[in-house]
Amino acid sequence: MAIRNSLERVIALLDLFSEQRLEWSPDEMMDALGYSRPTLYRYLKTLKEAGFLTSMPSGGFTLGPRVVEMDFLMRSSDRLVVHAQPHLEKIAAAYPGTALVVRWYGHKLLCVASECSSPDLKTSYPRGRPMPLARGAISRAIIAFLPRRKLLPIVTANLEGLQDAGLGEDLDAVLEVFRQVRRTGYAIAHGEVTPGIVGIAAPLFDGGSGPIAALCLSMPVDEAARFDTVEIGESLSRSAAEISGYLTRDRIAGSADAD
Amino acid sequence: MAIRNSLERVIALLDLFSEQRLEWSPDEMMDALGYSRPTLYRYLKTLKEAGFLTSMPSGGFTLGPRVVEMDFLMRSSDRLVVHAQPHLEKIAAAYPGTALVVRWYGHKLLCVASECSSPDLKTSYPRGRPMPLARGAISRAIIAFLPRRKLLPIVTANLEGLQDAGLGEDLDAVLEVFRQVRRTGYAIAHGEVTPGIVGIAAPLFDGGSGPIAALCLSMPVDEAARFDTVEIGESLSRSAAEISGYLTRDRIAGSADAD
DNA sequence: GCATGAAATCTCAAATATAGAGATTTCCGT
DNA sequence: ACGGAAATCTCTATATTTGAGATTTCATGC
Repeated sequence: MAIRNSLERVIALLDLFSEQRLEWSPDEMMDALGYSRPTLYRYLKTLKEAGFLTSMPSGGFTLGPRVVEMDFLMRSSDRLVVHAQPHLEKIAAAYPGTALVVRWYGHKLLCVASECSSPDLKTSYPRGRPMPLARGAISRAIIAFLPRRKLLPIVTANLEGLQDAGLGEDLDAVLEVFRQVRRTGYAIAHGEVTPGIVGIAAPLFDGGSGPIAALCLSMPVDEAARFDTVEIGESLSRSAAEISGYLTRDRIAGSADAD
Repeated sequence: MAIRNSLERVIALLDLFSEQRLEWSPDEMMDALGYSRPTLYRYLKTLKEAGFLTSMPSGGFTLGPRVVEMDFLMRSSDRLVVHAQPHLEKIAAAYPGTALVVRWYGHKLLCVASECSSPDLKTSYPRGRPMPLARGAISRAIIAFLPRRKLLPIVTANLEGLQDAGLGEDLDAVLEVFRQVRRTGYAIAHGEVTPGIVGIAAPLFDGGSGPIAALCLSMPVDEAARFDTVEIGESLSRSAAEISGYLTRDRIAGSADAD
């Protein structure tokens, strides 16, 4: 845990608020983190004033309105989300399942927009749901299109996970799979992330050196059987290319630097 | 601006990321805030590691994945959102417009869930959109049901705004409007927030001393003309009462403190 | 209305972590 | 491999943070 400066200690305080526990009383926090009472209250006061935390009538604390607002801010001005939205709707209307956009954050994959064909599939992939790095069509669609210098380190670092996913026995076999994805333009995975779910994904570019996200359709196997996956894959690729086109144009227009 | 401690300085850094500007280069931040280069980079490094910021390929910074995840966390475990969702869908299916839940954060009203009848109304009130405190049916539905000791200070503090909204000439007239809302159980506003839009709202309770949110239907005037607003208001009140019932039960089950 | 206990805040000195100038290293494109 | 910009490191003076304990505020019951 090493030595932590005051900012890190404040962040550790925010780290407490997790799926396991979203409400903490001051005394519980003191216990969990070992901060003295005045210190803790000082932190809490500032975080509360900034809106990152709110106090509940019961006396406990939870995450506050600032988080919601910041996410709104990101959502409404994320060109990726804005441009992808109509395509998500189109795809979800055409095929039974969930259409989603997943952003690549270096060491994390995160769903940033999604649209469902029917309400019963609704909860599967909402915005904010993290995705596994080493498994599934999404991850493969992104990794496969990275420039060589970035691809190799990532593949070797996650080799075990990739092998477990059944991509191949050794490094060469795995690399061949990625080459294959690069040729077809999209990736397919059968039940790698969620059993019984097929994922098909195409990479999204913004003019930089590698993909920044993936456009994905996720559908139950039995539904998928009724469709031609090649047709779906090509449809996704077309949508992805169109979105990428917008992003690239925006980027060039926005600031003059190439990458 | 007064004297600011280091935590406040870090938060000031996050404050930079607003609707006006979501991408900042380090030099721009130094300019804007007057921090020295090592200090700024120290802050950035920590915030980036925690996921609150990400660096873009262009070298600038934006809000990071942590924000999206935290919002997801709040959304998926907010009992208010979870319990209200089916009612939102029902209401949006029954009447043309947007059904929404707005939480009261003491000095802020924030939409936390919404559902639209048709996609053309889609962008009007998404999660995260702040609402005005002094205007509209939502604000009135909440304020009217506050306990006396909280109601008076809020009304007097916002008296001007309330008068501007046409609620009444003096304090007594305004208070009478609130009394009226309390009797009917819901509030109606014609174009107070957005011209041409009618809002109808009922308060939501969690067993504490005042409302914590409001359930609202927002519809274009011409659409609204085709319906009986009293019927809508009563429908909203019924839904609100049901949701409030769930919340109150949860709260009592969850922790033993009354309020 | 006042007493009671708990929760939050304040005081202040000691100690410690922070800030920043300048040197140094890393990174990236050529 | 080179050059320029971007990011990090070193190190000390200084300002800030910390926490024990006293104090105030608040909420509740009586």
